[in-house]
Amino acid sequence: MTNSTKFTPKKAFVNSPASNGPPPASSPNGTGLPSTAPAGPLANGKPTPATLPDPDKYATVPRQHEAERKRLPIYGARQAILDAIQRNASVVIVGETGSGKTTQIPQFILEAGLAKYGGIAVTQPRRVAATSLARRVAEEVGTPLGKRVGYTVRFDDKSSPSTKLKYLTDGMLMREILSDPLLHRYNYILLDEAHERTLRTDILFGMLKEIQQTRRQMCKDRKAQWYRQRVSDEARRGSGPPAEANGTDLDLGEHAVGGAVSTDAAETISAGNGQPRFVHELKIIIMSATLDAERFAAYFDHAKILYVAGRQFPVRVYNSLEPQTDYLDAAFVASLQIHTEQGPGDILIFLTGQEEIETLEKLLTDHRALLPRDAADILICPLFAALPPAQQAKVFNPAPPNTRKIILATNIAETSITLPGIRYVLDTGVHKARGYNSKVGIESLLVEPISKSSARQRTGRAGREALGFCYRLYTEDSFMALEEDSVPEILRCNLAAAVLQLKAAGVRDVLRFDYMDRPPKLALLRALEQLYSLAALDDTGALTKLGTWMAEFPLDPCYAKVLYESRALQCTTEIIDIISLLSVDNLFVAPFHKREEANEARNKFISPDGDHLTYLNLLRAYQAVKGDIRWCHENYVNARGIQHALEVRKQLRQVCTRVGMDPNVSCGVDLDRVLQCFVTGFFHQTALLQPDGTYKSVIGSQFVRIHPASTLFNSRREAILFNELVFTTKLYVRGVSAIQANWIPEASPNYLKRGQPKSKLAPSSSIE
DNA sequence: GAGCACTGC
Repeated sequence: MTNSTKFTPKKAFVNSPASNGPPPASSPNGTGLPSTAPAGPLANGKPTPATLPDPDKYATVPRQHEAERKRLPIYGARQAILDAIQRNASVVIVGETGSGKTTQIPQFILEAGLAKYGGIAVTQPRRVAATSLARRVAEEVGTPLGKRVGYTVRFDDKSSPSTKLKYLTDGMLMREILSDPLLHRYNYILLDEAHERTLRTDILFGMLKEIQQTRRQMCKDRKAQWYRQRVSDEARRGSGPPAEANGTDLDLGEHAVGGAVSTDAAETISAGNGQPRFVHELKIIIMSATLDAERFAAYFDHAKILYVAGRQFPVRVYNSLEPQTDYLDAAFVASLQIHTEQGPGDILIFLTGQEEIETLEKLLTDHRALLPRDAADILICPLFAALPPAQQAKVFNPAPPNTRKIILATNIAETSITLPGIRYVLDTGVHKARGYNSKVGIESLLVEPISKSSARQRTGRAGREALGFCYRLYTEDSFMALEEDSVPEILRCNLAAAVLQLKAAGVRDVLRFDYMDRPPKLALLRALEQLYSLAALDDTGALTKLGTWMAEFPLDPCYAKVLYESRALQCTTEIIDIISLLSVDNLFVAPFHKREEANEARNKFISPDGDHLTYLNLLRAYQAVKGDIRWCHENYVNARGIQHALEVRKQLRQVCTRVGMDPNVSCGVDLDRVLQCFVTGFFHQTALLQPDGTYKSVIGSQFVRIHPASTLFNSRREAILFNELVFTTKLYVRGVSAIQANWIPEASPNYLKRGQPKSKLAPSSSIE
């Protein structure tokens, strides 16, 4: 791919024109973005000197970090933000990293006493963000974590009845909607990182918009009801209509009922239990890091938009002068050029995956010896999700003296992990992206160009601590040709799980649901069809009892169906164990230089019947040594992964017990039943061996290959089932087990005989 | 012969 002559650094870069060069002074983010954001910490509507209820009277110890808080760019905009929030049902706040919007805005609301009728929820796409933000804010507020400020993420709940401000994952808020459909416990919901457009934030957009409308209507109805009651009371007493609401005007405005009702809340006439209950409007605050706020604002009924300056240093952007035919080679040359010619500061290189990272790691390691004797040394740090945690942690260690760190990372460094000390970013302009073709039901994982907003996000990674430099390994024309934003996840994934969630939350017509970006009709129909074939929906499209049962579990519908059938097949213990392990991406670790040993270790657990029973063997072996970490190390088992699987297992067992299903029913050594059980959820993901030794999928008649990481790679069995069908370099099936061909029609007679589901599929056993 | 990143009562 390269040779040592290319070590001579070529001048690949030039300071590009103003649009990409050093940003104008008015650009608050330093990334050279168009300066649509007005100058100053915040500008949009002047601050109004409204009198506010007394500040945080609940603090139990003196507030911490007060001086720090006041230095945050957002602090000066406090009053204007509060003003906008009070006057608008929905507000969009655009603020770059470092503006403090996520930690401060909820505190402003708390301190101002605005969350009168319920709590404040702040959603995050990632667990670590939710927990660390809550920890930080609890410290600033000066109360123990889990009291006034807390968090809720899967497996970990640090909240209590006294929690007023709660950070939670977006998935967790979705689950809360299932038990509290109008989210009455919240007065304010802040959706953070909205620009990431994860599947869950997008679904939440629609759900929250509906909840907001419903609550607003309820509020109006309650007020009207209250007024009518007053009128009839007064009439009975023989006096005129209530003085504060003469004529037909039913809007009670600021007139309080018992001193507690304002424009955005109304007391219920009767709350059944005699306790006064308040219906209050839901305030929605969308927080985004990109300047594309108009779309969010338009979606949320012309929400007010506020811009907040970030605390980001300027970053000089350089584009490649000519297109690079080999971005990996270009990254190699450019990184050495920076190392030999530029001042101190670590280099972050964005690549697409493990293989590229390991290739470049080897190239750089080989050339390290050729560095001039007087030059600084380099330390190469790979960073990707599948990397064992101990090695991942190395990127946070400061480099030894006179050494420059070169971090080779995937997308993980774009949003999930923030690295200190980066002054130089090398952007290849590509990433690996998941896709889904709903026509043929095939997932894909392919290298694609990134979007402009992604490129800006990568650029920003160079300016967190000082003036930075970003080298884009593509021309300025190529940059201009990139899509403005990445395709939202909802447009490129299987929607079965999301549709099941929507149905469970009471959305009857998922085709007409108010999506910010509406998925193609075909994708929604395919999801409905899949749920119907699993008997989660009846032939009117309504949720069946089984469907309701399935939605209780934090599982994809196929797995929930398998779990359900395990009762009839008496193998619930085994199914829970296997499903838990399947939720771990990299159960076996394979360090770069120890592939052979790792494979050998895995062979100890292999079941001839495939991956599912191999996983079961692994768990049994792990339990036999009582979860010894050393054992994990010796056997190349991802200890953290298996720990996670055990938490999933515990949770699944709890939910099972809650819904009246015994998790301890085991099939003993009759493991055929386990695989039969899997077929009940995966009959549409099966393939039959062909005379020429290839496999052809039962649905769609696609030629598929068994993935090399599967234990059944290179083996020939009559029929197989698979959990995933992914196109990468070839069309691969992953998570594969051998089955008997006659199990397939048995598992779903109606579906497969007719090719398309036409009649209602009854669950194979009943639910009480 | 190969694995972007997240998440869930």
